[in-house]
Amino acid sequence: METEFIPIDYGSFDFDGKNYIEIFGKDTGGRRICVIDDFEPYLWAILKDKLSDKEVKKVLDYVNAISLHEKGRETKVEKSEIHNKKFLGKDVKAIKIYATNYKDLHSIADKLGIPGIEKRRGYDLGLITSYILGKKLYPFVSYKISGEVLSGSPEFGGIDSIIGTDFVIKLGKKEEVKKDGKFSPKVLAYDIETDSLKPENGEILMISLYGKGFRKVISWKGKSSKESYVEFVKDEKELLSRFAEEVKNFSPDFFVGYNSDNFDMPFIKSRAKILKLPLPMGVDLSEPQISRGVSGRAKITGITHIDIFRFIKTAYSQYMQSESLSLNEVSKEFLGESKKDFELKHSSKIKDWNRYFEYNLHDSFLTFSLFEKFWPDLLEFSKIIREPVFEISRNGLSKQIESYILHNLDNFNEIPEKRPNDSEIESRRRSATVEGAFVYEPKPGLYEDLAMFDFTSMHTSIIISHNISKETLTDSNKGSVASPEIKVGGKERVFYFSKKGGFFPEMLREIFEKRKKFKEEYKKDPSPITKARSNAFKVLSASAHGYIGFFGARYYSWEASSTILAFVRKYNIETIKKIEKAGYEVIYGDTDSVAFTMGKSSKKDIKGLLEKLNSELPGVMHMELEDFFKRGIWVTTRSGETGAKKKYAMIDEEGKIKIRGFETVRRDWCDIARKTQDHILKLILRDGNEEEALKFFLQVVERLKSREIKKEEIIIKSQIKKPIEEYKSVTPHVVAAIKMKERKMPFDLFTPIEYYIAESLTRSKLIRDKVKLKDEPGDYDVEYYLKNQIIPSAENIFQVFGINVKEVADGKKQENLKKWF
DNA sequence: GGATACCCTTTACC
DNA sequence: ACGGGTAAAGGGTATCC
Repeated sequence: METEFIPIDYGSFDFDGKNYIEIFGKDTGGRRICVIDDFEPYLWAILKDKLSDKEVKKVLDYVNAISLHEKGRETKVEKSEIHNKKFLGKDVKAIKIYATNYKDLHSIADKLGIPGIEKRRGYDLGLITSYILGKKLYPFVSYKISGEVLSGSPEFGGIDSIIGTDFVIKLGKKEEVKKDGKFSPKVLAYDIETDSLKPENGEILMISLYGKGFRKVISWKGKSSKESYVEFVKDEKELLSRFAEEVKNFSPDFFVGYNSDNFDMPFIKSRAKILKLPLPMGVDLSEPQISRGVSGRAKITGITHIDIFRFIKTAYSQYMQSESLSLNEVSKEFLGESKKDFELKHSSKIKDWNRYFEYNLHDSFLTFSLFEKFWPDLLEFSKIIREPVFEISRNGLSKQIESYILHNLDNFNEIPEKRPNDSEIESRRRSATVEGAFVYEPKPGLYEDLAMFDFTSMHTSIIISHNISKETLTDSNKGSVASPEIKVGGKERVFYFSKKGGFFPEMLREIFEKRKKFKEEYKKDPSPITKARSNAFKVLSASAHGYIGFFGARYYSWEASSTILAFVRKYNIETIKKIEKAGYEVIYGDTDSVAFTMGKSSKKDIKGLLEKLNSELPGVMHMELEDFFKRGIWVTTRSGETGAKKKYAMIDEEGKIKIRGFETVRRDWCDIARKTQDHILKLILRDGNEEEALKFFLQVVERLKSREIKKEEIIIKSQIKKPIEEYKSVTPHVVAAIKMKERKMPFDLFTPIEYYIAESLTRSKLIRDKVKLKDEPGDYDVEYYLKNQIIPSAENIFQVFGINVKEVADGKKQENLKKWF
């Protein structure tokens, strides 16, 4: 049989002691196909320098004779080849050693500790990554494939009769089809509603499913309701088996949940186990697998299970406006749509089941829509990084860039570096921390007519321009770039990086160039796909420095990371000096930016200055004009002695306000303090009118004193970030969390803790003794909100104008007030 | 018993 | 383990006299 085939998901199985890969995908007719391919696992033995031919022969003879009998498997070295390769940029001779079974690569590597062999590499890549690397059968690339259709065949123990795809094909030949194959995935989203957050304490009440032309809620509750999309079953057990059947019948390419790796799928699995119900959801009738780890991963063979929450979290949360990553907030931001209004209660207290069903279905609809929204991004990431979407949707940024590197090493003839082992990770973590960026101490005040410059992709452009990486680090000061001086154990040191070679900076340059190219392409032809492509390269490019300094990275380097940061400090400080030398007053700078007052200069002058500064930068380094600003305000710290860093507000010429670090943007301050400060900043920046701002502030103080502030505006929100018992200090938010637990409220790590400080009869001075939960009745403590919320939010701003709001709010110094009214 | 330095904790910036 | 150093700030706690 011959057909066109697009790989989507990858799995593996063992037969007769050998590994086989099953690739699930589709042909042009939309038929689901499972392609089975064999796999030749291998590793590298890098030979010691300058071995004689005789010595090499001796090593080869030793290697070829290796055979193992382990875990009921027999494995041996199937064949070996000598190659001229590179390792960390140096020329090496290496033996490519093929083994019978991937799982034995480690054991074979253990046997290679002999004198002629310098290093062992390539045995820790992951089975699927290793397969894709070796056979170059990439996800979402179109292939013309031919092979034998297995139908009732005894091959692989009759596997085709178990696998429920339209065809099972044993791969013969494959050939890439050069075209941008259109592929629209079949998607099914799901969501469960339960009586508890823990499967041992509560049942699943309903499960909703949403796909194109398909919507369904399966439930065993509220049977009197009549909704056409609701299917009633007799109990939870039947609910689960109907759910598994419906998913199988729909046969989605992607089965999508929101936080489903850590909630829905483990919950479903646990309940099925408690009810002793098998859940053969995989195309091979296997059960969903949940891998252990800090964050579990739920996998179903042949159906790619995606937890879209995880992808949004890693790839997008840094660019998001919303204050939490809840389905509601994320949907509002990306879809412009909210969850249905419904107050979640224990099932015994539910009256309107119809609304609950509707709510549940809508959550699946939102999850479905979020997948559609991010599908171009998942697709582009997968095509660029060359890893399956299952991985792409869950991996952190460091893992993504590492995967990109691994799949591109062949272009440099490089042997992959190994993953650090536990002791290596431990020692990296113990090693001195890398000194970070420089922050300029601002001079507090209100300033007019400012300009701000910033470096584009500063860390990345430094790596490329100075050729900094693990493999370019050298002892020689000839033909190399010296780092600025770096403090190591109290002494100043300089590191050298060779000017030539270095696959990492070179690879990064390609990413950097492609980022530019695809950004242009997007501007010319804006579409979700061009946007996603441009964004994928942006994310990869921006993650490079974080990767080098990440202790789990294969290409980690303390020296490289320190050098990059030292250059970051150097260039920022130099820029500040140059701008001052040109006659401008620098107000602020953080890492890669500098803000300064324009004085009497024109915009043209400023752009001229920028051009001059750029002409003096090396390589691909570049600065751009962030914007011109009409006004900007910087304040002192609370102690009042120095200018506060990372805290400022500016207004541009269109009246758009940029607020950084102020309480306004901090989620752990109550709304009334945040809104009051926000408005004060607006009045001051827009019109430069601090009198109006003060009037407004006093109005809020009055409203507060006469208890006119609404309850929701005084709620303080905070998160619990570790198990309650581990807290050494008992803060208000910890007390609130304990209260929630006592009341058996749904509560987990990262659930927002919402409380307020109430008037109380206790004589305690501790704030935690006045904590009440959001729904507890009570009056707010006027003094607390005045002294600890409203006044602090305004104090340092008015101080810039010589106004002491503490005294004003207390009603003291009336005579001074007359000056303002 | 009160002042204060210090520690713990959360969140933001880049 | 999945980015991490720099920074602000509140609130509790230890320590001093």
